[in-house]
Amino acid sequence: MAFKKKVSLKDIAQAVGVSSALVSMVLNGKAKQYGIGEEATRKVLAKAKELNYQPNIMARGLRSGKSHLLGLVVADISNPFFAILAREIERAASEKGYTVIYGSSDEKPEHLSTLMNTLANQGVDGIIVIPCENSEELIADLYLQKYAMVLVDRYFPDINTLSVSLDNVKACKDVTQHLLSQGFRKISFVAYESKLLHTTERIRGYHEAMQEAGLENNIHVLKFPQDKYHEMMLQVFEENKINNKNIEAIIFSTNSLTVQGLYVLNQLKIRIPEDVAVFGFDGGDVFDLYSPAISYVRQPVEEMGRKAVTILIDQLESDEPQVIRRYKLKPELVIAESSVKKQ
Amino acid sequence: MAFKKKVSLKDIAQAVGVSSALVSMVLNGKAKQYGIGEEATRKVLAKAKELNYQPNIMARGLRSGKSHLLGLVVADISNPFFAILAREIERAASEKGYTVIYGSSDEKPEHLSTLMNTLANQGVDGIIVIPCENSEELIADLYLQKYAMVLVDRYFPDINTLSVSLDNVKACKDVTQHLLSQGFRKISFVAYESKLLHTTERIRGYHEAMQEAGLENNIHVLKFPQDKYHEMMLQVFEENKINNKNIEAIIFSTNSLTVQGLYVLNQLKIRIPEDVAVFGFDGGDVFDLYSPAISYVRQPVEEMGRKAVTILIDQLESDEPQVIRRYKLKPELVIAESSVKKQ
DNA sequence: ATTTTGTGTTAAAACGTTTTAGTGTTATAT
DNA sequence: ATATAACACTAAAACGTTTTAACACAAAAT
Repeated sequence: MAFKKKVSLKDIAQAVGVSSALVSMVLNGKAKQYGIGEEATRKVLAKAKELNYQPNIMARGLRSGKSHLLGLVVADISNPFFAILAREIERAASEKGYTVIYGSSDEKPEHLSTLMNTLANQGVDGIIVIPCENSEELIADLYLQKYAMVLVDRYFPDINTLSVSLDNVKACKDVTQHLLSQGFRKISFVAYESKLLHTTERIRGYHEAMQEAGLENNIHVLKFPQDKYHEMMLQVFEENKINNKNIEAIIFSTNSLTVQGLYVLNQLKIRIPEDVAVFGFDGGDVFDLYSPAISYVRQPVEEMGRKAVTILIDQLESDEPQVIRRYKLKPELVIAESSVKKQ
Repeated sequence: MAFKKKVSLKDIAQAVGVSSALVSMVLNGKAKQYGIGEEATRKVLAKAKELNYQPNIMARGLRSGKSHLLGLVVADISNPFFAILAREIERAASEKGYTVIYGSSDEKPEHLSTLMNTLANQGVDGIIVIPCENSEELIADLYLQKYAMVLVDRYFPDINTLSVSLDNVKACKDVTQHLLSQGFRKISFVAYESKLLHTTERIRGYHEAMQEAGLENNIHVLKFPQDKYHEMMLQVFEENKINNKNIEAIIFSTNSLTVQGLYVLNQLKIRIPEDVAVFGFDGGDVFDLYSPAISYVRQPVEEMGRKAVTILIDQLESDEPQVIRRYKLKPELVIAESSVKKQ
């Protein structure tokens, strides 16, 4: 419980009457490895506890070149998906003796870049990134410089990094098939206008399912820009005459799109699921409390966070060059009223 | 853009042909203060830029005893109020050259304690805490040890710390008066069973307004424990026969209580505002998207975060003992349909 | 001509840790 | 008796920074 560190190895050494080297060895659990006597070991341990010794992280870091700090760059912390992800990452790291420092990029590559710099300056040992659009070059740079890094939620196919993400193709294929099984045929897919792989994969899942059902003519993908998607969505949904059944069901491919979509449908007084069925992403209180409750794809956030931390630290602490792997986690569909056909 | 620091003062010194002391002085902008020649200054600056020098934070920290790290302990990062607060704090700190490391206490004092220890071990210069129930002793301890600290959202009246919080009395008084002005008389107040001052202050605001309106007999405060408030709320609301107008309006005094309250009212098929009017706290998408939209107290989150950082850093960097102040920020009522009487 | 003052620079120490190479002692093997 | 091994420990260096005291060397003052 101390911010100003007082007790040092030397203090203990003097109190016990040994060298600080010995104290260091004992306190690092290397007593037998270095063949330290039992007596000395006991005394040092006791004194350390008595004086409530806390190692000075700076000195240790300076000496070892390691900070035991992990950087985390999240896209948008006010999105519950990322908030929970951040919490899990913090927990998992803490269990392994690492501390997390983080920042929000707000999906802006310039912010991302600034943040990475800040984190680098703070001497983080490795970094967990939710990359944003147009950050491929930045990430590739770091990759070339061999920095320990793991991408979460999204990744770049051309950069050979560690990554953990959802099986996005399967997720959206499953969703589409669920809607098809409910009897919906005119299913629209709403995505961000983005080259990020997780977007294209999600679209692909939808495509595949539609094609397999022989409905390639019904494929209808709506792409909205990241900035002013609310207005555009409003306009598009109005034009599409949802009430005339030009669209029977909508899949929103991210959490924020779903929430905005609900705002818009609300505003246009379009009823769910009578006028249009809705399937969303990532859950949250809004989904459960909305009338009707909204179906959604649940990502294994906890697992995602823990996995990211584990493989990053493995890489940091193993000597052999790690095998680069892309982990794909399984989605789960939470079915509520919004996607079930009323007859 | 480097995690492994390579270029050191010595490298620059050698390249230019001066001592590393001189380089340090120049790079810290103390050239004239130490009377360094123009020529040398120019060359050093140029070389530093050329080699992309980044100071080693550990070495600097070891030498100075300062880390430029701020600790942040948030109650629950998945609550949007705290998520946004965390983001603002991170931003404000970063602008001032500080980095934030954080953790969630989940409202558990043991977690809080562990986290504080971790942060202390990381050598943070100061700490921003959203204290939780039963953490008074812990906080008092730190206060006695004169650690730089600021409490946010909540504070303890008996501990003389810096703090930033909402003017909770006014907030709830305003809410109550708004409901009274709508013609509601049987107004219930829902709070956590908590000794935390922000709870008692919120209750006090409600009390004052009711008393001033001559309705002390209608005062009805419901307190729920932090853990299983959902079930209890369900039970209580059922018993209170809301449909018989035993309760005309409900004030929920936190964000999580509001959200849970909506779940419960939903479950009991109680209509808002026909059966009962509702006023919530802190906002969020749920509030806007619920039918009807929920009125709520908006806290100036951004201001709260920035203020906390500012006064903490002021304290860290000023030599004179800081004047301890408790900052109280003004609430704002966002009125939607849920609290407006239908006639 | 010598002391003083000023200017520009550096050597050295310090922060607290970890590790390597080495020291002195005692026990065992030759 | 001497070389060798095993044991228990320490001295010292290194990590990169900042700051203090000191040092040359010139110019100005005596």
